[in-house]
Amino acid sequence: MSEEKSLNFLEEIIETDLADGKYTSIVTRFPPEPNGYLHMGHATSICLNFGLTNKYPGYTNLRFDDTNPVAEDTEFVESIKEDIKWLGFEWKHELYASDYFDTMYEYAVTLINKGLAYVEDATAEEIAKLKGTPTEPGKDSAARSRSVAENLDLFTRMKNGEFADGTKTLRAKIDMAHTNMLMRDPLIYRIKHAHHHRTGDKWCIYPMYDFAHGQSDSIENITHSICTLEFIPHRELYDWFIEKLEIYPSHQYEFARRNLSYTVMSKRKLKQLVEEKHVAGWDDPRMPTISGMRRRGFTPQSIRTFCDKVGIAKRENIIDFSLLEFCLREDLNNTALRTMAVLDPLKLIITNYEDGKTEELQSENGPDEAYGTRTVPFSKELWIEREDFMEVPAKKWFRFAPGASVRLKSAYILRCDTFDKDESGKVTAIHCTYFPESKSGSDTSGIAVKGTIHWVSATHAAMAQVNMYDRLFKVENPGSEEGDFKDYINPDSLHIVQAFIEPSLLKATLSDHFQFLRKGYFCLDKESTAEKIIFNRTVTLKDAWVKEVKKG
RNA sequence: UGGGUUAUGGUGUAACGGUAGCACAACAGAUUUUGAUUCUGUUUGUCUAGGUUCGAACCCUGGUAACCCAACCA
Repeated sequence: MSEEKSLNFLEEIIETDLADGKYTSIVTRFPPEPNGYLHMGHATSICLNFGLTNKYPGYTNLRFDDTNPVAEDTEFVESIKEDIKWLGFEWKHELYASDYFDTMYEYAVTLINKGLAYVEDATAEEIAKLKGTPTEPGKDSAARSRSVAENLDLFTRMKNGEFADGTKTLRAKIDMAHTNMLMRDPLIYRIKHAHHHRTGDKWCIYPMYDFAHGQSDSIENITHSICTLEFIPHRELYDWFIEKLEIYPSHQYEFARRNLSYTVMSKRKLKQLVEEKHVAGWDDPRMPTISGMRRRGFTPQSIRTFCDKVGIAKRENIIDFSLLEFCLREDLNNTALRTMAVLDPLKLIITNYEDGKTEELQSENGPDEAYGTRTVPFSKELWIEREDFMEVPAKKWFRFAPGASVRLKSAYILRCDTFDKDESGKVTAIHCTYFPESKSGSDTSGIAVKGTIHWVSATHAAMAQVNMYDRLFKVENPGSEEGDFKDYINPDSLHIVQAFIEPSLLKATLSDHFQFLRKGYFCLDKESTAEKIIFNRTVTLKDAWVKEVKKG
């Protein structure tokens, strides 16, 4: 435990700031726009911002960046808060950019008074035309030379609702020939006669991102405002406003967003998947949304561990989905309750077992003794997994085959004697002999077997629907492939089966995580009812036999 | 053809002028009443060409590649 984990570049900056006495504590913020559901990308940002203030003195605010009323809604505010709490983080203050609309308006007036902002009456197209291109400088607009008094009057009238949407804007007066396109007199206020989910109809002008985000940071005394790489060009503007307004100097730092293989992470693409019904909704268990992953059975701990292992840096990346799965299995292996369920049933009949007899066997609930045991009923007719029998055994096969002996987990060793087939050649049942003295826990039979398989008693089993989920896309990076990313959707991402489950699973609750022995980790779906039980497969177990088969 | 950012095994991330390390993945073996877990071992890397230096992934110069920037979105 003595080894020290090296710091990421943000931790280094913070440690330097703290050591230099620039700050005695830090303040970060997680600033979602309430216009959609949170996904794995947000989880990275959440773990980063909250993680930093868990590690160093200070706190993190939750701030909703609600400056565009037409996209935003209270529904999203609630789901975002739920997701953050589920991940296990606590914010210091719940804040909204819209709380600062009055202050931002005053800031705008200040800029006008300093001759650093003007009211524009050109249309969006005209503004774009004068803006130039990355290789050609822009040109000054006629409105640029308006007097302070005229700007003040027009801006007041904008606020008072005298103008229609799109007819006037407020722009910062910087430099139309600047190499940074964002510095070419950026728009800072626009007219939108729209209802805001918090301020209602009080305002008909709303600040743009660049005139809201940094200002909010400053008002909250955010010391380290962390965002993704695409905001690098905004930093110059961010600093310019703070300098001209002479307000608290928050600083912006950027890191590379985390991309996961075999999925998409942009809100736009996720929205398409939902709206075009490629998935059942935002919380479909195949979605990389926090709500989808929660429904799938991911644990908060597995996501936090993953974010921690991946680290933080400034270069483009696509992280192997298998790392996330590793973190998931690692957590679930330590916590999931062991149970048995047969997903693709084949009847097994014990020839020498008494008709109508039931034995109550004990089986371990968890990875160690602390979890205790539970009772599992055993009888003459059982269900086993169809794939655990081979008519003609393969090399290195150690499950059932004619003449082969196998242990049934927590029960007896059985020898397969014969099997039945229907006209189509499908095996319909296997007949076995059991060895009474091989009973689990008191085995005196002296028989050694290589294989142990799971099973459920046919007379005691319950039925359940099991949703077997697989990756949503067939390729590592659907976003960068030729053509539409939706062309690469995995057609087999959901496979629904009717399974036989052991009786104890009838008591499952939404917060439980189970390992179905040898089959994977599963959890109850939120739509499960007593009449119709539904489980979701969270992730499979690693399977060395599959590799063996692939080798031929 | 402007400006900005980034280049370390298959993937992600360390090494702060001094032994290229860690994790995932892959491969091989041991243990196993889950072909799981656990344990052991193996393979694979500094974008490129020069330069400075006793010594360069790191500093300098020139290339190359990828990503971002011309929304009244954030």
